[in-house]
Amino acid sequence: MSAPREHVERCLRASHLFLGVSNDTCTALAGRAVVRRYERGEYVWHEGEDATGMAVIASGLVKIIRRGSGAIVALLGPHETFGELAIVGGAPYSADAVAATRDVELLCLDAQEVRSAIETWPTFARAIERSLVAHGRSLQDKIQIMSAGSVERRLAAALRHLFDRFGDDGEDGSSIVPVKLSRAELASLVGATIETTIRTMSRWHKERLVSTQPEGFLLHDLARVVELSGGEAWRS
Amino acid sequence: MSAPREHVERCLRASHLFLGVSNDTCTALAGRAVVRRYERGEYVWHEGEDATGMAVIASGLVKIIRRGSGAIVALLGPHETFGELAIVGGAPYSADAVAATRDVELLCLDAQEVRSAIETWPTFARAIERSLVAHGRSLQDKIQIMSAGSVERRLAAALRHLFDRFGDDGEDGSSIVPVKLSRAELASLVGATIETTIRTMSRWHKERLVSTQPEGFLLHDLARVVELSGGEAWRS
DNA sequence: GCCCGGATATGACGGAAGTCACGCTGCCCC
DNA sequence: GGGGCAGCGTGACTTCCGTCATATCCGGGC
Repeated sequence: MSAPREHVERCLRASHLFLGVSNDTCTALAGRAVVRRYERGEYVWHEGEDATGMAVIASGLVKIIRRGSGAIVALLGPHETFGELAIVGGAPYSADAVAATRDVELLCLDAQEVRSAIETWPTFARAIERSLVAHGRSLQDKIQIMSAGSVERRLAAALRHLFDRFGDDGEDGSSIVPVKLSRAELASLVGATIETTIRTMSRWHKERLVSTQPEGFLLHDLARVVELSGGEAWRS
Repeated sequence: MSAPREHVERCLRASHLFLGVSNDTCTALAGRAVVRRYERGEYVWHEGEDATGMAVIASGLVKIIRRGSGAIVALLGPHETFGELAIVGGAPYSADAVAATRDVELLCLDAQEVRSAIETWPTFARAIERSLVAHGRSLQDKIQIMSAGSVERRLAAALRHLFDRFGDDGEDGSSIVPVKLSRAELASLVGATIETTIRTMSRWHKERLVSTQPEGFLLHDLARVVELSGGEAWRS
């Protein structure tokens, strides 16, 4: 009984949302959090449903997908949150949320409890505000990718962006992006067809620029990817 | 002396931000607000500058532009706000803000005062949260437009979106979009070149679908525009 | 072993759209 | 009035990229 509780509280405290939130507030919310697990492809919720809760990602990746266009609006990882926009806005979920990896573990907070926590604890309100800002930034990143120009530039921008968020430095100067995405997912991330995405990726593979690995991508020349994405004008 | 003060307070109370904010909070912030006027094309601020304030639009339109790509991220009108993302996030402005019409009147609130107002008055904090949510929605709309497919679909989606936000019904079943945008602005709104934008618009003009007027656009057949934009899947 | 479905790849083809080039119209300003 | 100038519009050409079709590989199930 108590071990999972402690696990929940540890994950909550580690999340971006709860940075700066007072300890007892953390404990109180952790006491009401529900742990849910998903396998790759399972839906956390659907666009249009009433917003019954929000989630903190304990492990795994979650993709936010706009129904209709099928566009991946955002890709979120551990310590990040989603669903607060619908809760604070008092509207139905504005997009689907789908598990993007195996073993996705979410800490789910009830909408009403979040709302009353916002009213009750100012530090939590500040935290929700910060996470709303983070979502705004993430959406701007997506727009940045979509506005990069040709498919090649958009794809390079997407890889660059994935590296910025989740990347790690490899040993021989290469850059590791530990995010396993299918070609189809890459395609809907950049707003292109699967075929063009495949063609570009396989050309880059021949040019020894990127390689696809079981657990993600390997960028052999990050500088070149940055250059292809349209230069330095990323976030300044 | 007192007439402009009353004007400021009236505009603030009418804004989306201050819905539900208590009267004395309104009055207090109105007392510190600075009125600024801009002509079409003037910059309110530039991307990368330190966030010294946010603004409530009293009249006119403001466009938010991402430097580098030149993409119009959002187009905002009276009663809407901008800049709170940078203030709450404690980061520099993430995009340029430019007056998009003549006679733009802004009520500018100082960053530090906004931050302390958030700490002091819970109703104001709720209001800022709502406006952050509104910005998220607006960014999702932009993504929706960019993901609509061909330039024709994106352009139709953009006009449909402009009508949803600013539109008015004309007398003979036509739809008025009282937003004067140049072809270049339309182009950067949908992420296409000026030439293809012009070509599409002038084809639609020949087909009597839309016409460009001194004060905006006239959609003679909104249903057709909706259809061209990719059907009903707009916000559900 | 077999078949099957899904993901990845590649080719062919045509239409969409970017690029470059050139007029045209207003409009402001000298 | 004339000369720049910005915004519109059009044409010709080329490239990009979406569409359709097919082939391969691989893992799972029987």
